[in-house]
Amino acid sequence: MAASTLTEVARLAGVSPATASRVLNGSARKPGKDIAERVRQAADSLSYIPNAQAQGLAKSSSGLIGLIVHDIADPYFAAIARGVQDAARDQRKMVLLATTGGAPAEEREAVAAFAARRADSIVIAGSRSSRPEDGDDNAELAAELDRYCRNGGQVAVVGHPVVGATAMEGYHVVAVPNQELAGALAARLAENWDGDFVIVGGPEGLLTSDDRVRGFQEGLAKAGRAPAEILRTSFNRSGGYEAGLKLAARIKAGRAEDGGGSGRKLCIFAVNDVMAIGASAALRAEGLRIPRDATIAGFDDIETLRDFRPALSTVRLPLEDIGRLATRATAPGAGNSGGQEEDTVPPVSGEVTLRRSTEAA
Amino acid sequence: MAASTLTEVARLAGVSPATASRVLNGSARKPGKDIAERVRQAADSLSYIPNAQAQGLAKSSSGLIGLIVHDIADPYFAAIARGVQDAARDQRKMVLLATTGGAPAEEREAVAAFAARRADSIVIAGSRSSRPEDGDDNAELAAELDRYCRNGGQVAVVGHPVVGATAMEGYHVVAVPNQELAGALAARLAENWDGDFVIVGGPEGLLTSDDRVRGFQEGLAKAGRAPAEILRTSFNRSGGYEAGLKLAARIKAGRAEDGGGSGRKLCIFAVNDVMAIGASAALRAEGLRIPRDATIAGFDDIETLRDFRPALSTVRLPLEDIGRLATRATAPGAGNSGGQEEDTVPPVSGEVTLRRSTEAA
DNA sequence: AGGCGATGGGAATGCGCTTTCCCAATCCAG
DNA sequence: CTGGATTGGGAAAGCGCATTCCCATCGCCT
Repeated sequence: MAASTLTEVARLAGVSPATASRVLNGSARKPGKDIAERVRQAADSLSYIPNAQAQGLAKSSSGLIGLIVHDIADPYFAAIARGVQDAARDQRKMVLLATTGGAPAEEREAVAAFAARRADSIVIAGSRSSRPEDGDDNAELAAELDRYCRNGGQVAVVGHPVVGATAMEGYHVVAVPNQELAGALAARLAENWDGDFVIVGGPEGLLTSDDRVRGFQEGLAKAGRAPAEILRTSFNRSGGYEAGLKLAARIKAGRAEDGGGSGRKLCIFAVNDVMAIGASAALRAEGLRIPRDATIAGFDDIETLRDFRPALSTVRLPLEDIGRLATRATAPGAGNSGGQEEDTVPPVSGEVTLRRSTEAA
Repeated sequence: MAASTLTEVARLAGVSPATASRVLNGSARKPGKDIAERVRQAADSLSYIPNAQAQGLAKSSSGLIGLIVHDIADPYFAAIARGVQDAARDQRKMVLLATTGGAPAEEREAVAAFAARRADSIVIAGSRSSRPEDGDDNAELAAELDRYCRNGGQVAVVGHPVVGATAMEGYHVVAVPNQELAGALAARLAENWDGDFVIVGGPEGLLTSDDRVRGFQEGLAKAGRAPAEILRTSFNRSGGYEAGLKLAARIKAGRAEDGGGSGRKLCIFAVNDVMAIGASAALRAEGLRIPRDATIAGFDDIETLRDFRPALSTVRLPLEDIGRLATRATAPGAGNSGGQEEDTVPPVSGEVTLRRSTEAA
């Protein structure tokens, strides 16, 4: 028993397929009350479900929103995904998910796949890379997006524009003030702290990481502090852990030098919460305590991590809103009312949130 | 410049659309080498992208896998989603995401939407509900799934079969031994603990929660212990927090009675990690310490929560594998080789993992 | 009362692709 | 050298729906 079709419904109702179509789906022309009712009855007596593929083909639009993330199990992306999902529901669309691990080549593939499915819009989350080895892939990604937009697609990128993308119609970016916020965080930390700072960052070329590092350094400079040393590692929990191990060794060594005095503690800034948690775990594993032996701050304010103890100082980012905003930006009728060239959705704002992990005990 | 079509490619290559189709997509018939090459060149000179909608219409299959979760931002579902995503990639399919908050009515809608899109298979994660007020919706959900399966769809449910679903072809369930594992956990906890147990469970009728509660009680019984009291609350962090508040009050009261002696501490079993974390936070907020003033155990072993201190005793569930398994079960050519009526994928296995949070200090 | 514009339903076309079915050319065995 | 079996490409018929025309009907104004 195959799914029933519009034609069958029409036949049962004794009308033409055209009429059936008009009543069952929103059409400009509204058939007469009585006929409409008959069709509707026929429809659910056959438990008719319209074939979205066919509808899409005919209307050339699919009701699909493509979402590209590095890893859906990462709470950062999961939070954004929730926002996207939520906005999608408002638009009565479904979301199509692609995880790419952050590789531009895979992102390109995902975009192509979305394009093939005629997704109405695409939301790209996750840090852009400007590493030289990603150059070619980035170019191809940009080209693919360009093509997608030219064919009427809408794309929203959270954070940075895709490297090499030429601003075009249908291309939106949700700006995240990583740099400013990291600066603000540095400023606040510098207020109650006179020791050294260390930054645990992601690999060079990861734009989000770079921004946060740069902002933090700027903040430090404005507060009259020396620039912090930068430890580069991977942009996830295990990267944080590794860096934490190194720092622990260093702290212990320093402590041995001045005979156990708490002379110059370290304040660690990990460029995201997950890394900060990893670093904390490493310190703890090495017998160090926070904030006694070192203080630490992260970035993002991941919800799941809020119960972590000592509570992590961080910068709250409205992740869910970001996802929502990005999705809305791609909706027809959204934004660009000002007639600007490169339209940018209202920038999101974060908030420095100091908690116990950086208390100068 | 609209996306180019197969016909255009064919014309450019000087062949018929039929031939172009045969070379560009896997067909049984392989056109001659030279022709194939010509078509391929034409295709990427036009940067042709096949229209998946049209393909789907013609082949009546879409390369889509529908995934239904309660909340994608919940790390439990995020982990499963990662597994699904991974398996989907192997099958060269894309995943369509729907979040329902666990309401059967919304799940029904999601299934209908997936059916409309002609998803090849559907994976349903998240606890089933057997609450009386969900009865009707469950029935409709079951009916919808039934229809979907009859039309050739494949569905996999993780945990429990949908209430009221009649076993049918294409319907798979990934059994999760919640009950056994909860029992095992209880047994292990009873070994090093002679105090009282309290269970913090989800609302009655949430099957996963019920199973874990039941299993835990059984384990207790086998160990010769009295059944634990059950606190019902919502199945998430805030539910855990609320319960934690109540328990904190009780602990303090008890402590006051016997004059501060650690006479009879409580061992709390929260039916999932997120609730356990919530409860821990509440206890801590009330000035109680774990495991000093009470011990606590969870369930799931959520990855993001592993760095939590004190480390949470729990039952490790291979969440990602579960997602993968469920997805594979729906792949053509998977399972049911034994010729059994109601085929069930190999049951997953978990592992009791005792950590500091239940150390009888 | 006659004619005009509105109104409402149906026929037909096309969206882009797959897949029979058909036919011409080629091949091998007898 | 011929006949039947193969091979390889093309024509055409859908897949299920939206939509543009087109036509009959009805109501209304003058």
